[in-house]
Amino acid sequence: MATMKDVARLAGVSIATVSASLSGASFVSPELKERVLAAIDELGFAPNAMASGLKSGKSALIGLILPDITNPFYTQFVHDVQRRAAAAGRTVILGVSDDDARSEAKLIRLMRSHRAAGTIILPSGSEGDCSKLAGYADDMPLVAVDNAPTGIGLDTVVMDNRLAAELATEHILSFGHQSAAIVAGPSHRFVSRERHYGFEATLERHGITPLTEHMRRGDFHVEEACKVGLELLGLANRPTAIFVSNNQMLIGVMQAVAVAGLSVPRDISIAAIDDFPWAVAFSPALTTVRQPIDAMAAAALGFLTDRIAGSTAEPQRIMLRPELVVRQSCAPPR
Amino acid sequence: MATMKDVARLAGVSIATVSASLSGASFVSPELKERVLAAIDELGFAPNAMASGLKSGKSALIGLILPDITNPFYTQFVHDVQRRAAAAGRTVILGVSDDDARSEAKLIRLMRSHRAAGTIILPSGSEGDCSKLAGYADDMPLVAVDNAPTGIGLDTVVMDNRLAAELATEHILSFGHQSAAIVAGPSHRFVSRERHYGFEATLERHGITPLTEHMRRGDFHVEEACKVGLELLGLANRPTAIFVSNNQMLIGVMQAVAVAGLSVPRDISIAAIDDFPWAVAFSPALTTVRQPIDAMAAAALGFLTDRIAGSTAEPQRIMLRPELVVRQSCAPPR
DNA sequence: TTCTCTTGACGAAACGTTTAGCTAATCGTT
DNA sequence: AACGATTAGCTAAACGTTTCGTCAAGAGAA
Repeated sequence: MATMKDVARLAGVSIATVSASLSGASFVSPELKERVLAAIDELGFAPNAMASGLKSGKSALIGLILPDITNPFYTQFVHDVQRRAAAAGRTVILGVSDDDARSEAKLIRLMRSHRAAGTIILPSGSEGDCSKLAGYADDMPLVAVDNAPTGIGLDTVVMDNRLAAELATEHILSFGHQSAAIVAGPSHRFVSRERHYGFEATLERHGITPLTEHMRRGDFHVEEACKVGLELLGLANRPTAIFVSNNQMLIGVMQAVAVAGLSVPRDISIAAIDDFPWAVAFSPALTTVRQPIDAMAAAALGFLTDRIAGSTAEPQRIMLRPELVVRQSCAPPR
Repeated sequence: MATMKDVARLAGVSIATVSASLSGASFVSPELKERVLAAIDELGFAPNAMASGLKSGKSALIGLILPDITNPFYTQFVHDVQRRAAAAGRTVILGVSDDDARSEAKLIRLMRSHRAAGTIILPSGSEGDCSKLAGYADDMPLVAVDNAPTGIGLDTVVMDNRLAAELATEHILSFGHQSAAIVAGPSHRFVSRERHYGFEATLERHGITPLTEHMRRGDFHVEEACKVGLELLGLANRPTAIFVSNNQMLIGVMQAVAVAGLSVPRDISIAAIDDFPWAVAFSPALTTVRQPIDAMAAAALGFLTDRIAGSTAEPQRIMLRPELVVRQSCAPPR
């Protein structure tokens, strides 16, 4: 592949001039610049980012580490981060942790190896796992998003998960339900504990003590939630409403509803955290709590930009507000 | 950040020995190797991929260029490519073209700049656009997937789109529908023309001449398909079945069905190309044609691996078979 | 005229690796 | 004992950029 040397020879200038023409760092006469550009075009020259990164110590790469791209919440986050990064002339490199805290450590090291200018991680682990993250990053800027507890020594961006659960639960109760069931997420995760807390606190505020058989736990994935949903729907004292803690488990619960031959919201009301494109395609369309995904992406990249620019401020935390998207999956109990 | 020099000093060996310990290229005594590893661990050393790539001329980066990550078909493709790439010690770097052929050219150049070992592109353009792609790639291996016409001078991986449309259409007709409507994709795209062709050919084989007002075209996106779906459902001679050409448009059509207050499959049967996780959560669950996404990812990476290894064979094409996933969204007409 | 400044371009060192070529030590043959 | 082979490790030269310091030519001042 053509190098600056080739370009320089063809344009009859020095390598330094080619570099200057491209970077615009120092002045080059219009005449020479034109010759250089013509040579670049003719040779199809593309500057070697490895060489330039090595010499300059700067990198256009942004690492993005998350548990699983196929979850629409993560998908949308990747989309937003990539769009904003590209607009800033940066390129996203992907690491998938598969919900495994140990591979997160490896992936951070991988990003370090590629000399990513900074990395955004969506941790999958417990608080203990998360607090080790900063140590792996060494001097690479690292910001934790979504499942990020406080006090882990990193800039963090989170949604107000308690509020999100409250919004959904209040909405359910506003239809006059005497109580509600929950399909919660794994208890070691910060986000699911927060959502669980928000749910319970809301019931409590309404003077409701939920039945223990209505408090179920999933693993944030489809199959388990479907099983749990079936159990819930098969109960003698079947709940009249269910709060589901994330989108994957909502798939499972909706599948359970279909299998049980029940109708939403006639037989059962449903509200979940995580909005997603398909929610409008259901009949009735599904009521969800929308996470401010793009704002989270923007905040994360903002932190990264500051750190890349050299900020040594104390780690900060941004908490963003969710938004209830009312559709038709909740109604008064029969 | 620590370099090999630091490691070498701490371990009391030369840089070359550190390099050898890591690469395993030449023999290093167990004793020294251990000292080196200990030093690496102590310093948290992560080898500089830019330096190593520059010197060796090899890269662990794989470029992946696609129109839009949020479409579940692409999402799953990213997932599968990334998983297989990671298993092979490679890292995926992302380029999103936003359905714009001009930005595809830029993104290919970007991947060249990063010295990606090879790049997979899912072109969004017309045949004319696609045939220019090979020129942009210069000497970087490039394979085109999905919307890839023949004869563009690149290794290509496609699904048999005609067959996919046939499968769905035959399934619809097997319930005794007299005809069917189609919501087709944009006509400049190879894939949508193929699907359209498969649909029409199947009707023809059954001696059916479709009504022109039942032949609609969307743009592979939600809103337009919803509008088109509403038109179709509002027709005096409303179709009894609709074939939808991709998953995004299926969202739109399902939304239209919900708005129109119709019931699937009682009032209307629906089958679409592209399976997706939510299909099972609908009641009734949606019948779709599944693309062999993981096999496509494997084939694309296979081509890339061969080219990276230096193969100069003629460009090849692999066409994979789709699979009909029968669920409950099709039934006999009323 | 001579000196200093400015301007536009260049030469060369350095970034952190890989790797070819070398050296010194060890070993088995003869 | 002397020889080449083999082995374990080292030295140093790249890779393709960026960037600092240099330089020649011309302008302005003394």
